[in-house]
Amino acid sequence: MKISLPDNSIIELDDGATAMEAAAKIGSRLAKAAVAATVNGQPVDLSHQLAEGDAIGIITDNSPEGLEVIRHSASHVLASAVTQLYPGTQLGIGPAIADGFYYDFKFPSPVSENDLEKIEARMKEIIKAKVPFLRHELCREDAAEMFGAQPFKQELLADLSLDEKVTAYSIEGFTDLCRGPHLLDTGRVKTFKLLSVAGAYWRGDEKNPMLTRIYGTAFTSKKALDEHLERLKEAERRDHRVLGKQLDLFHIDEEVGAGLPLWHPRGALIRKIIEDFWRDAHLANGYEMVMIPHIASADLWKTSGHWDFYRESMYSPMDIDGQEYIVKPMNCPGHIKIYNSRTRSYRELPIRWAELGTVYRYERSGALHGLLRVRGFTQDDAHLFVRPDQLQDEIISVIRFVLYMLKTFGFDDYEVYLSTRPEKSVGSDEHWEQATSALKAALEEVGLAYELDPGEGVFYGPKIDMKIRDAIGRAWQCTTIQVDFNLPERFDVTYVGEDNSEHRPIMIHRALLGSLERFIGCLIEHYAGAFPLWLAPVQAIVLPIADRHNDYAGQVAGRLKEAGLRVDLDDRKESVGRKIRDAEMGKVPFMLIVGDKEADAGNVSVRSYAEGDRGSEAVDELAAKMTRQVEEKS
RNA sequence: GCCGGUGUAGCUCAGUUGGCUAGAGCAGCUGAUUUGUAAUCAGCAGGCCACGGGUUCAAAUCCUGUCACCGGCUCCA
Repeated sequence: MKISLPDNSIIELDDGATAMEAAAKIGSRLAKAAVAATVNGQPVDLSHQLAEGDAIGIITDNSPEGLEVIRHSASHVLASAVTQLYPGTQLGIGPAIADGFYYDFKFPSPVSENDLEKIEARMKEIIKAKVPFLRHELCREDAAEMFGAQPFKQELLADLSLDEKVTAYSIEGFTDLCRGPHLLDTGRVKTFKLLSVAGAYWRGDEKNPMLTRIYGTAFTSKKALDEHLERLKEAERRDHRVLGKQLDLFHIDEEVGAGLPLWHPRGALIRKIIEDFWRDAHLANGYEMVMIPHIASADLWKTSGHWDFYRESMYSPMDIDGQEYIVKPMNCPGHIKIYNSRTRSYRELPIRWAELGTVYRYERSGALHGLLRVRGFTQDDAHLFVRPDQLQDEIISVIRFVLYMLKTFGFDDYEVYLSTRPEKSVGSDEHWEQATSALKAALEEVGLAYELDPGEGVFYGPKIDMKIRDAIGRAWQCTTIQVDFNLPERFDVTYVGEDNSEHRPIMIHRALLGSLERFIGCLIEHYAGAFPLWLAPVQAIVLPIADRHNDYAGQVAGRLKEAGLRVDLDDRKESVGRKIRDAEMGKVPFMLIVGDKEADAGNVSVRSYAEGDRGSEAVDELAAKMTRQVEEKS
């Protein structure tokens, strides 16, 4: 029979030949790398029997699709091991995910990370035994019977559409409801590792029972696995919670409260530098600063709708002179009140009001995480009041602005999402449609690739969310740009148009960095605590070699301070080696060593955190270089 | 909030099957050392063993409640 290949060439095979035989016919190296195949676009096992005229493609182990097959098969091996070791375990689902795979189980008794070793050992036996994956096509009744003791599988089965084929795969005595494809045999899961166990609701819904999820990963080579494990370790080394403690930037105090960070001098200094940059950039980009109080009467939140739509994130009201007040979870109503304080003309629009506004939101205890998820945080917030004809241009300029801001912090790789109308929402369909298409058009105008995130918008409007990719490739949600027709209506926000009648402006809510807490947490990890010069709380430290150099060291520090640099002097009675070590641990960008030679010549011996010993340099020259580098924010 | 885990000095960690005044390194303090590119030496001080109940002759250790933290689920700036 004749089979066509992706390059449209034709090969001749015996009738009844399998995908694997086709791969072997094409080449032995391909056959070795093959993990699955596609036939007429559909993924199939290598054992799949081809038919006359089929178009075949071979999925190899190093392609993303190939890795997915390997990981998916690994999850079956995991499930097989688990059912052998823990009889009576019920099976959830076990898919491949971005960096590995997981399988959800309902164990008869709790299983913890200590059990992973035992499970891994069993998995290795199964892999060593090279057990073939057997595919079964079942009729619905047989399937129902086969998974009689597996309520979760029954549920999956019941949800399959009637015209869908029911398939299952088995290795040894273990059979799982599964669409496939899988490897030929378990021996082809080469290197894997179980990583963690965690709770996970069945189908991600908290109304459902909690299952135990085992996470693992699999690769085609030990080297690739080791590299992945090394990446995980690198992420651990960059953990902002650990670095924040080490570098004395912030802490979260149990007696103050969970999710309420306290900024130490150095952390507060970094924050101040970012805030200054932020304010200057906003003033330069046509924004004005506003400020509002931290609590407001409950009436305000009833008018805004937060009382109804945002209740679960707001803290309980407090009684002030018999009136209810609420700590603000958002800044928008305050800004609207400023807008409404007098009549506005169409000539004034667009109005761009920005504030580093601190808000307090209830987060479930289990969601808190260092600076990345807290209960009190400062948004780099702004609200734009625009005429309908200005909407799209304003969105475009916000996008351009955020790209500039993020680039300054060393981020130039993004994931962009456009979120559309959720179920629980307010407003007319026309408004939603208008806003969504404005966002879409703006993204296209700027040329940003984006993904659609259906139903993930805010209750009052659609939004653009941006995730930044950090130095080791992780994505962080920071930026959000939201269009809002709702609040202007609720607060009866108007402007007087050219026609001398009242019109309704549209609001844009936007946070570029998201919140200072999250952004700085992310920055700490991005830079692994070694901040670039313009952000470093201590930019240079002068290290006198002996006490007799302290005077000169003080002069050097003074000169640099005059140049506007942040400089420390380490005049402790310690060895230079010790002073250098401590400065290295503190990740200070420049260590300036001064001894007799330097004092005589009027220069300093420069050691940079990034490059090590750089030899000596005149103080003024160094000051000029450093100030230039600060200005360039490089 | 839910599932699993953890909580010992400022930090990192020891602490056998419950059994003497709970240990170490680093940091801190005091003294000596005056030092040339990642830790000079010595001494001292520092602990309601997260918090509250309980079991026991005896609890850091066992049970239980609370709180916090960690890995996830959920949620999101």
